[in-house]
Amino acid sequence: MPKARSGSTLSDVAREAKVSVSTASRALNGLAEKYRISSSTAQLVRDKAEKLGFRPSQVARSLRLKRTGLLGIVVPDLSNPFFSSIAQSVTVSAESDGFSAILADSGGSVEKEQKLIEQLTARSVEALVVCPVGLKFAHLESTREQGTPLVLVDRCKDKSSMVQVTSDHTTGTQQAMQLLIGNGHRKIGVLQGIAGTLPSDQRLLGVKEALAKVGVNLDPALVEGNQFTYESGYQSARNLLMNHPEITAFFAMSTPNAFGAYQAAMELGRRVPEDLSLVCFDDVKFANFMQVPLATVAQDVPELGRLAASLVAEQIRSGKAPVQKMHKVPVTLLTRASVGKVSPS
Amino acid sequence: MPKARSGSTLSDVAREAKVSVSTASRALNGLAEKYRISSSTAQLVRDKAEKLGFRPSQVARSLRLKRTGLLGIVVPDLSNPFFSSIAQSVTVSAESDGFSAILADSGGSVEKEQKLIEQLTARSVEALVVCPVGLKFAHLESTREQGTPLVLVDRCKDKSSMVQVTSDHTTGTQQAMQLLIGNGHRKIGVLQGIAGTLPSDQRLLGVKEALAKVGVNLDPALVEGNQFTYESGYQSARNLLMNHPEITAFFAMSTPNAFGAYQAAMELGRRVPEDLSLVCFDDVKFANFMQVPLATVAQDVPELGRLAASLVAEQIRSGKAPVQKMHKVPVTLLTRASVGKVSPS
DNA sequence: CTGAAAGCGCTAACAA
DNA sequence: TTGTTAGCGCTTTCAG
Repeated sequence: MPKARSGSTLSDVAREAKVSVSTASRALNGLAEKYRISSSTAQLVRDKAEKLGFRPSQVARSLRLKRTGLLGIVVPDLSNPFFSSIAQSVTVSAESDGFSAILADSGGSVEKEQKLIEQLTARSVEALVVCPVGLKFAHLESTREQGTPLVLVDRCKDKSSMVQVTSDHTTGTQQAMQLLIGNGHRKIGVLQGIAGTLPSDQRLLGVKEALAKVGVNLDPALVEGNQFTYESGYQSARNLLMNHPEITAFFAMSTPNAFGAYQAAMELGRRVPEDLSLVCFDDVKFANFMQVPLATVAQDVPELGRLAASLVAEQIRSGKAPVQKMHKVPVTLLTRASVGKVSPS
Repeated sequence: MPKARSGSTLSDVAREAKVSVSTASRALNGLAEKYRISSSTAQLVRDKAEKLGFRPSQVARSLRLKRTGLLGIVVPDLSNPFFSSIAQSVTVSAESDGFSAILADSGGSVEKEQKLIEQLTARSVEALVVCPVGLKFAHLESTREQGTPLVLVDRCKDKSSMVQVTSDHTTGTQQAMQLLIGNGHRKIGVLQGIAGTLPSDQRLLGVKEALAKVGVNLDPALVEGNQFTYESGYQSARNLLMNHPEITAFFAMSTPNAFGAYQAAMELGRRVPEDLSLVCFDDVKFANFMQVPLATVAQDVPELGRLAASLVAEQIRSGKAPVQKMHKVPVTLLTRASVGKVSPS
């Protein structure tokens, strides 16, 4: 029995089966009956292909068909569970639609993001799912205009004709704020993510609206922070608690922000939830394991990815962008022990 | 100024510059001086390419050069921070070596893993980095034998000729055990991961060896669990604590295992670290945020990925596998509050 | 210094 | 029912 070569090509199979390459191609692509190939030859071809360990070259096929079956994903930080979870659901959905995903990590840099997108289009990805760094969108709009279906996830752009998927930040934040307000809190510090990005801005909007409903104006001095990181949360919370000891609660825009705030509170002798309540807009699953379980606005992260994947798949199939551009995925408020009634002053 | 088409091809550029495609190709690939192309024509070609927004088709180039610049990564669960962190460092390293990474999630199934690897090789990836499910390796060995450089990460196979990267499980575990033993613990429960996988088995070996050094034989009845998950940790710890109340400490093989154990301990009224000490072999960064900071054997996860990437890059470059097959990456013991002296009985 | 032509592996008219 | 052929876009001999 001849050793199965790894590099056997279609013409090898054809020669071995003593047919032309077209016949071989047809037989192997399930077009046997369409072309009324005798079942004996069809079977022969399949046998020979099997024997030679024939694997059609996707590269050649891509060149010929102008379809690569490749999807590009760009995220700012794959070590962040929020983004890796999105990457996972996009990857898995794409897989089930017959696509493979090329993954790229922009490291939070717009320049790198742009460079990666260029590389990916040069590789003829059929569509892109991008969690943008979120501050500039020109390169994204232009690649879409050049014909590559492109869906934005998470950091969207407010009034834009691009197809976008994100959580319902404003509503989720309002729910969280209502929880605080319902427990008597009015002096609420806000630990902000990256100002200027839609998630951060919409959440801030939610804060304002929720306060407005009970006749309170958000004091800008109670808003601090500029990253979704632990450090940003820690520093901001520390500053706020020292400069505004009247604060009775924090709304944190990310789990790391909240972890940082918790640490700062501990160090300043404020107990959670007795002396300080804490809610966060969530991006990871571990909030449950904090010293005090952390009340959370939970995003449906897998759904963000799934929806994005199905939107690009649809665009590839139909050749045109869907009518609905902005997709808001619902969030869920998880009431947990980190929120308490405001303590009598 | 003519609108830059997205689909312009090399021959478009050539026609526009009134040169042959070969000249155009050479000019654009920095072969101008090698072929002594007049700098004027070279510049002209570059200008026209720029004007047309020419992007060379990587597909066509791959077909011609038989080099795709593609790397395949397969992990069992991308939503697990351990694996996403590996995926990240592999992706980023590969990127800096001029490769793009196709990412695939096997969902912990050997069959899917095998199927994905076949798909990836059909796409002509130049090498594979696989975090295998860890129970069967035949398909991995055979793809490597068919000529695709392949590096295994984490779940390795003990005596195998494959190139492998994993943490130094045994040494790390011994350090953790010495911490417990040094604090007087002798009745130590072991919360096991997936038995039969190398990480799990090597850690168990480390437990045995550390105990042996102080003249204690590991009681098999104190070993329980079969997954690296929270649930496995919870159930096993619960069983062990109920059936063996003499246990004063747990060695958990993963952070989720430890979280589960912590929960079980709480429910059974055992405080950490007063009534029960807890150390874990770590795979995520959040152990710090547990109610009681968790003593941890920290793996250098990014290094696992980086090393794997550089090993495949080297194989691609040299065409042959490196001489050293098994690479053990050092780990670090982080002593934290979850370990205390054994309480007087 | 530049061009013509072959060919990577595959699919799909078009022919027979 | 099967074969012939052109060509996807690129690189690279080989021939000027």
